[in-house]
Amino acid sequence: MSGEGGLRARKKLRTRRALVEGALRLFAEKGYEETTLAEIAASAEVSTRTFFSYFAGKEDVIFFDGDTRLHRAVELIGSRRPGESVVELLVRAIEQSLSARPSAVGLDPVLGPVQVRLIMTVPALQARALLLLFDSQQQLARALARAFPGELDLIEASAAVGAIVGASKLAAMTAVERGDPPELVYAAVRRAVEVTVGGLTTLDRASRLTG
Amino acid sequence: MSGEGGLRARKKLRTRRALVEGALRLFAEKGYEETTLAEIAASAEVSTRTFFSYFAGKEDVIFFDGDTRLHRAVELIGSRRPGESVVELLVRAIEQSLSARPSAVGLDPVLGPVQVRLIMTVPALQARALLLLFDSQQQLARALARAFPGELDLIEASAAVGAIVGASKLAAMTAVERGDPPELVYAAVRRAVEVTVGGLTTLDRASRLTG
DNA sequence: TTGCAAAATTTCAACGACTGCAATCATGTT
DNA sequence: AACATGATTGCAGTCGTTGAAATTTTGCAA
Repeated sequence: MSGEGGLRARKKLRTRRALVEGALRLFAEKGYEETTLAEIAASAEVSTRTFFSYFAGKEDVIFFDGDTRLHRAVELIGSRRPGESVVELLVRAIEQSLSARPSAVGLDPVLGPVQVRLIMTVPALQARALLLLFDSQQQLARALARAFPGELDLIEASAAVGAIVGASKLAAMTAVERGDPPELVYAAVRRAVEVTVGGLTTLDRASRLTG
Repeated sequence: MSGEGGLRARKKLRTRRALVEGALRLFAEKGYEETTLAEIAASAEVSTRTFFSYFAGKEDVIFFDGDTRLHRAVELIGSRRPGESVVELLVRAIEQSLSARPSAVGLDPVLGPVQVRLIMTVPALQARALLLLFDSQQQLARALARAFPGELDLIEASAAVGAIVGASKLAAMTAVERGDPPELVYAAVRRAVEVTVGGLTTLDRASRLTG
């Protein structure tokens, strides 16, 4: 057992990274559907069969860093500060998720945007991402209810998490699809959080003042 | 040209229904993954190849009644009543969606619950459903922004739709997974709408009054 | 009624994702 | 140096999906 985990483990890690990087590169070059599993395996110099001992399927290569963000968010919710309110805690969680930039350690930084573009572009990946996000929300709701025992039931916690995440998600996607630069995307999320925290009625008041 | 649309069209409709019903029955009996496309096609007495001239893929049979609900919701948003507020309009849309029971005309009523159970159970179908819902939300947000020209920008409309749908979705799923009967599921959605409309701060106030 | 053009169905071949299994190879240990 | 264990591989096979060509069915007109 030398280094961290022995030669065996280190080799596995290297192969794994090679698979991810090779896949991302190929996807960027030729497109997701057009890239074959055999090509990905070849790019990492393993057999097609071996690919499946690293990932459950083609889609999974993209989500190699899947639950990193989630775990931190759940932990944050779990470590509620004394006297902290539901809103304060949720807002803190959202802010943390937004500021978490580095997706994976030791991965070519050029490949980060590729991953994002693929997830937003390829329907199969989009669907998978939404599923992962949904499961995350369920865990967050449970964590939130646990953080406010006797004050917040599971339904209310679900409503709170679903509202703030749902609003952020749709607002962000709208901004992105519109071609907004990153700053405006963040601004959109902040506005979404504002609306969710203050309630949809604030939109009505705004329209009355304007009209 | 007898009946509605001629013999040709009527036959196509019958085959389509046969495919949907046969598929749902088989899925209920043997499970989704375990059911083969060949079996589905055979149950409707067509060749496997022909299946694909009715549906784009195996998943699509389940979502045969896909955009019915959506279209009505978009129309409802589009026909804003004079003086109606954002909240009133959105709440009306949610209520309409909840009360829309009959999923498909002329389909064996036993198969409705089967469809729901499959969508909630099979990951691939769950993911697909979330994708469809996401696209729906984008359309709803556009419709909402259009209904309040000059008062509501696209980002705010997205935030509003995302919040109310996201809260309803997660609250409903939480209730369902907990085993709540339909009435309690509706109650959960109503509570979610309430929280979203009033704002998440109402949860803080509640906790302060209680604690 | 017959005949023809368009539309629908079928057959066939092929590709890619994925899985089980048995054989082989590498690694870490005694 | 030999062994046990785990990783990798090749192979055969299933299933979803697609393209193309051949065949059948239907709608319509003469």
